[in-house]
Amino acid sequence: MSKRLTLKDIAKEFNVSIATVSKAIQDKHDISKTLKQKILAYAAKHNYVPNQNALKLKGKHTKNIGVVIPSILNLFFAKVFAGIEKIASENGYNLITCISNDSLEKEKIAIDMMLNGAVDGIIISIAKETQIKQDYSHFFKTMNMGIKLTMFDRVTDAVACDKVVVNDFQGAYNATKFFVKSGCKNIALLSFISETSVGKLRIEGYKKALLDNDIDINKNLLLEVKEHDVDETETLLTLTLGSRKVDAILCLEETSAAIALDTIKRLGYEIPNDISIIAFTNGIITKYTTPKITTVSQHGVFMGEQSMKFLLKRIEENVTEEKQYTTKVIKTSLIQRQTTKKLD
Amino acid sequence: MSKRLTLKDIAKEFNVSIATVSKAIQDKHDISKTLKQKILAYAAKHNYVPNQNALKLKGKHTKNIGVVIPSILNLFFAKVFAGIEKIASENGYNLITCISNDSLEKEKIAIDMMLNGAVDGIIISIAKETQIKQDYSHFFKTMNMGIKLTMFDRVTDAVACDKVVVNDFQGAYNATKFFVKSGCKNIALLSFISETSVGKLRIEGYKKALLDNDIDINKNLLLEVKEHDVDETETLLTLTLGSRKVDAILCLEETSAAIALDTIKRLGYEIPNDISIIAFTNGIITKYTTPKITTVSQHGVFMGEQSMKFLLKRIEENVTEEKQYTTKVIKTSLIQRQTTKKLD
DNA sequence: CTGAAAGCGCTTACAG
DNA sequence: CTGAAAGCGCTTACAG
Repeated sequence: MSKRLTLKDIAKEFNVSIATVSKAIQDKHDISKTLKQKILAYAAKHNYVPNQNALKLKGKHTKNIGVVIPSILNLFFAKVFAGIEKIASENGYNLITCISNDSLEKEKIAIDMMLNGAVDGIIISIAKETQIKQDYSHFFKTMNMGIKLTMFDRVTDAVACDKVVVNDFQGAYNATKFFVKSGCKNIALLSFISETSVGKLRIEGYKKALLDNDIDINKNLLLEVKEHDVDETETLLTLTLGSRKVDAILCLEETSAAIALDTIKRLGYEIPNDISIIAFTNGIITKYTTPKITTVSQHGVFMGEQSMKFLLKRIEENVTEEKQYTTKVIKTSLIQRQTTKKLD
Repeated sequence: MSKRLTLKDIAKEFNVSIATVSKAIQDKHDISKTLKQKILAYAAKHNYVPNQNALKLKGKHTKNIGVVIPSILNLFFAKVFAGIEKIASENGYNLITCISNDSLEKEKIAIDMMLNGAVDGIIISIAKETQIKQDYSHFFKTMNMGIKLTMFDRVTDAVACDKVVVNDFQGAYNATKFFVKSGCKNIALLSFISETSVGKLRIEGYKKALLDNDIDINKNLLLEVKEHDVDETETLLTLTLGSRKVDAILCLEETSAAIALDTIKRLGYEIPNDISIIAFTNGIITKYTTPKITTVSQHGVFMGEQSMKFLLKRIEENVTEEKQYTTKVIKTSLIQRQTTKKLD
C-alpha cells in the first residue's frame, strides 16, 4: 500500500519549500518555468492529487452536492437524479446521496451529515412525512449555515429557496379536461400521495376542471389511499367500479395506474371505451403495459438538470439576496397512448 | 448567515482551551464532569457539529463510501443502490455516487475524484466499455492507495477484491433447461450485453444447457445486439421469427424482453404456447406487461446489502491480507409468471 | 483535571 | 523567483 503523495514529499524530492511546490502545482506565474515544469512532470508521473480535505479546510469549495430524495426505486426520482448527475459531473461536482425513504428522521440525519462541511449545496425533494408534519427546521438550519438549497417536485412555501416544480395543478386540470372532451363524465381519481404537496395540487386541478365543466365532485370517486392501505387498492377499486358508474380514472402515480389497469382488465371492462386511464409520471411501467397507458409526463431528467443548474448558479456566483429566489415551473405534457380515446 | 460554530468559539465562551473543549465534546474521562456537561449542553444548544474536513485531515475515517454504477435508470442498479444505501445509513456512512454511463473515461474520473481522501472504500459495477477495453488500471490504483474495493455484478478476475455476483451461468443454464423441460427445442437468446462479463457467462450457461440436452447450438438463434443497434431489435426479431422456427427466447435483460414480447404479440404468436419467454432481472417492467414475464431474479437489493457489508468489514476491521478476498455468489431464482408453460 | 504544542496537507499574504 | 510563517479546525501525546 503506497502512501498518498503530498506536497511535502515533492518538496523534499526537489529540495525546495512546500510553498513553492504548492505554487507550481497551481500553475502560478511567480515561479521559474524550469522548476515548475519539473515539479509538474514529477507530480503527474507519481499521480499527485491534492488532498481534498486540506483544501476544504482552507475554505475552498467542496465541489460536493448533497442530494436527498425519497426513493431511488421510483423511476421519476431516478430520472431526476440522472439529470442532476449529468450537470454535476459536467461541472466537476460530486454527488453525495441520501435516500430519506419518506421519513422525516432520516431526512434530518442526512442533512445534518451534509452540513458538516461536506457539501456546497443541497438538492432535495421533501419526504412525505416531513410534508405531513410540516417540520422544516432542518431546511432553515441549512440556509442559516450558508449552504445553498434547491428543492424540486415536493417543495414547500415555508422555505425560501430556488425551486423546480411541475405544474401539477395544470397537469391534472388538463388531463381531467381531456377526459371530459373525450366524453367521460364520471371521472374518478386514484392517489397514493394525497398527503404530499404535489398530490394536493393535482387533486385541486382535478376538482377545478370538473367544476369548470359543470360536473359535480363526487366524493365517492375520490379514492385517496393511505400508504398502509396500498394493498387494499384492488379491493377498493373493485367495490367502487361495482357500485357506481366510472368512465375514467386519473391516477396520480405509476403504480396506482398499473393496479387500476390490472383491476379493470380483470373485471372485463374495455379500455378505453368503458373506462379511460391517465397516469401521472411518464415512467417505465406505463410504456410496457397492454394497453400502453396515457401519461402526464413530468420530464424528470429535465427537472434534475434544471435543479442542478439553479444550485450551481447560487454556489458559483455566490448570489445571496433572498429576494431573487426563483421557482421554475415545468410544463407537463400529455403523452397519449392507448388508454384514452383519440380526440379529433 | 450564521458562522459555523467551532471548538475555538466554545473555548472562548467558557474561557478554557480548545483541547479541553475537544475532550469534552468527545466525552473523554479525564475532564471534570461539571465542565463537560456545561460544554456539552452549550454545544448541543448551538448545534455544534465537528468539521468533517478537519477530522479527515487528522486521518480519521471519512465515513464516506464511493458508489460507481453504470446507470441509475436501470432498475437492477437502482435496487442494488437501495441495498447499499440501507446498510450504509444504518452504519452512519454517506454515499458518494457517480454514474459511469458505461464509459471508461467517466469511470476513471469518478474514481480519481474519490481517491482524493474523499472515501474509505468504493463499491463498483464495472462499465461496459471498461470490460471491453479491459483497462483496469484505476482499480489497481485504488487498491494501492489502500482504499477498499468491492465489486458487484460486473466484475473482473483481473482485480483481487471482494466481489458479489449472481450465478449468471447457472441462472441461464436453469432457465434454458426449464425451456427444454417444457417442451421447447428451438431456443433463441437475445442480448444487449454480450460484451459484459455477466452477458458472457449467461451465454455460456445457455450453451451448456443446450449441449447437455443434446440440442445443437444454432448460431442464427444467438441474437447479440450491439448498443448502437438496439433500435433494430424489432426488425432482427421479426426476420428471425419469420425465417426459422423459434419456440422460446431467453432475454438477458428487461428491455430486450419487453421488445421481444411486443414483437411476438404483434406477429400474432401465442405466448407461451407458440413462444415462451424468460427474462433476466426481475425488474418492474416484467411485472406489469401482459402477459407478465417469467424472470430470473437477481435479488438486487440483497446484492447491494451484501456488497456494503463486505466493504464495511474491510474498512472497520482493517482486514488487509489479500488472500482472504471472498466472492459471494448469490443464487438466482426463477420467478414463474405467464410467459412460460407450467411444469407439473 | 487542564493546556501548550505539534501536526494532519494545504494556501496565501508577506518579506527577502 | 523563493520561502518562512500563520492559519483552516481538529486531535493527541505530553507536561504540569
